[in-house]
Amino acid sequence: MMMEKAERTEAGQTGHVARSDDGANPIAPQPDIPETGPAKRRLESRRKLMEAARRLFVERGYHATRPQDISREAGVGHGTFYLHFDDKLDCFLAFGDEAASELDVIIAAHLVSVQTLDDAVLEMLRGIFEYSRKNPGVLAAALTDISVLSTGEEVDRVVPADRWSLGWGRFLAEMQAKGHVAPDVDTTLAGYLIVGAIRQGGAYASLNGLDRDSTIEAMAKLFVRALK
Amino acid sequence: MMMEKAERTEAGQTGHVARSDDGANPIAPQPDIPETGPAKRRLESRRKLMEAARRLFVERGYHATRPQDISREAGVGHGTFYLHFDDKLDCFLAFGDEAASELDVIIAAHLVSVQTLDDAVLEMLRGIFEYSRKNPGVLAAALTDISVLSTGEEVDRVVPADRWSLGWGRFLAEMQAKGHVAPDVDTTLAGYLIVGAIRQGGAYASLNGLDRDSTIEAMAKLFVRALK
DNA sequence: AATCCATTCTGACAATTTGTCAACTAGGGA
DNA sequence: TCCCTAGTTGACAAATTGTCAGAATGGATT
Repeated sequence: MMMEKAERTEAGQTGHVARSDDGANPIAPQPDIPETGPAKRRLESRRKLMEAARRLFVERGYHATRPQDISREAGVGHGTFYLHFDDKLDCFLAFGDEAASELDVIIAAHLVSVQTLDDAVLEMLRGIFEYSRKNPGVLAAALTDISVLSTGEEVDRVVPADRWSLGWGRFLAEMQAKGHVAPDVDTTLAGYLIVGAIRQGGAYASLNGLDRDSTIEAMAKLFVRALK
Repeated sequence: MMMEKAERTEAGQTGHVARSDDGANPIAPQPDIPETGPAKRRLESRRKLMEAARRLFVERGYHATRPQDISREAGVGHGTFYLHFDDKLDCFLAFGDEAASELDVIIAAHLVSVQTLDDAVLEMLRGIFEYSRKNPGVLAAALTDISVLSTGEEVDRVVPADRWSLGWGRFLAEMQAKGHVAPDVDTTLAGYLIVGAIRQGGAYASLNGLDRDSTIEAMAKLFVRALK
């Protein structure tokens, strides 16, 4: 058992949020996006699978989506699915990684030129809700707790929820260093708490049709108070 | 489709936390715990299944546990499982309900004669962590997000996470009425945020072997600050 | 105590889903 | 043109799920 899990394959290639060629680094020769040869075919199959998987996971949920459905929706053979993913869980995690990367971009954009803790928290929440509006269901799906899906072993794998939690933790630590967060706050723990709160609160808000802006404000107020 | 879902069967009968005959109501003739007849057999099968399911869900997780495993572990026929539960999800939810009831009892005990918000939050967290220590893995499993497990339809069913969130919300509303919680706090939303935070934070704490007491204190401090 | 009968249990079975693999295809390079 | 490697394919074996006709249990009736 515990059979190595092989290569977690060539880092994402998100497609959607692709670096928009902002001229910053004119040297880099598109590191690993082959435009030709068999590798190109492979990448195209993967992209088709990822898009189909995303559509189905969001639309039907993890369980009601079968690998064969994904293959059919992607227009590739059933066996191809297993050439790109170990199994359904691996595919789901890849989907989560993709969403995480997309959200990271949105949030980074929101954080540009923000100074106070109040603004920062507000902007991060706005970023999250904005992404959620543009990509209904994606965040909820991506934040799925891996332990539920796991077929036993593989305790490893950093899931989006952890990634985001640690991100919030680092951010709070910075804010703490600048004196914007009370010194007695355990910033790492707080990062986890906040992500948990956002997940649960976001689900509640969207299920009950709460007003987006007032929810954001209410959440921000609570977070900021807790941290100051 | 949407086939009625039949009777959500005879309310739990938790076994573990059974009402301890506190003499309060000497009349009630043990409402529905038949000590004889075929109904008794049925109840015993159900109890065996519930215990086996709990053991396996906690030990192996939802996915690695198959209905046939539960039946075997319970020592009943494979078909019996389907006489007591619609399917695996239904069984899992019954397990969650059971855990929820047990935790409710523990928390109620912790809240006896508590007056201030600080103490109340602290005691609730202590209750949760105490239960978690006595029943490793049960809470994490019970708090599992249903949307992941769902096979499509059935949006309804109140899951433990919602139940607890609403409970916290009611509790906070009471505290707010007494002036212990700031009047501008949306207590319902706060209830959800807190449960989400506890879930994520608890998982983080147990995974990283954080000290129980200091985690409780750190969490309580953040919650109280947010609410006041 | 023999019989009846409603309730519950059982496990073989059909239907569905998952993951594998030998054969096949595409297309760059000699 | 032919070769050769990387990639694809779908039929197939294995595993799992949910059903149902028949069997068993035990209290009630005669």
